[in-house]
Amino acid sequence: MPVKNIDKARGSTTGRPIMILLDMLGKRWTLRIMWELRDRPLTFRDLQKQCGDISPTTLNSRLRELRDFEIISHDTGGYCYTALGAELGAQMTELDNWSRKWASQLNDSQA
Amino acid sequence: MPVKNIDKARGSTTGRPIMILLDMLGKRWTLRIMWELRDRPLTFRDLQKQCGDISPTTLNSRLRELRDFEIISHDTGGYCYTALGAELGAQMTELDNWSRKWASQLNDSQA
DNA sequence: TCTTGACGCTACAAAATATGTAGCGTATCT
DNA sequence: AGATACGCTACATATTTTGTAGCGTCAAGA
Repeated sequence: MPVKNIDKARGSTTGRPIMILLDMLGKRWTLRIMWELRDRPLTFRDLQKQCGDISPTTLNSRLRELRDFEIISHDTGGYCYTALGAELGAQMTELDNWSRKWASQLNDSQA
Repeated sequence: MPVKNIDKARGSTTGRPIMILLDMLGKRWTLRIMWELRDRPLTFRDLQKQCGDISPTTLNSRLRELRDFEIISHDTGGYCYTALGAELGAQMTELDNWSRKWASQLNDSQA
């Protein structure tokens, strides 16, 4: 029996892990949720507030997917990274660093 | 004059670079396009083939956004990373590494 | 015990986004 | 001239996301 739905994620016919990951992260709000969880657990309602405009329907669907894939877990403190999820979460920090550099360069090129 | 549309990206009212980045990467196909360009330039039609199911409408819209933000450029060889874009592209490799570890752990947990 | 508040979520119609097919105009080879 | 590849656009259909309302559970306080 194959790993949950890992073989039939949207747009991913190959079953290659990177494709499944890109597919999941490429859904609206997934990256944002990962970002918001970067340094503390958050409840469902906390996440709704932090993300501003996310609908509960979509939030629930993203959280379910992240849980199914064991990237986050849910306990009494709220939603938080699993051990492996934390390593992916660390990439969020890299993206943040890159984005600052990017923003300053874009400003330069249009000064 | 502010940087192009950097202040009014979808879901991003703050103008914080990370929000704009997450917003852009969170649109379907953006990450996939970055991935496909990781080690060589590709033409519009190459990208269509590599991505399998992407519609030309969507592809064009993503390429335009990536170009506007100076992450990719387009010359006679096709679409490819800018210098800064290449640094973001390098993150794709990190995601790939993570995804392999992830896949093997998911398999273990369901063996 | 009653009420108040937070919790995680579901329902569902409306709006926004992406798809799939067809094909246009340009350029470059033969 | 004809064939081919290029980057794209049009547009109707399909899929995804939103926004609002509200349900059922639980725990603390009056």
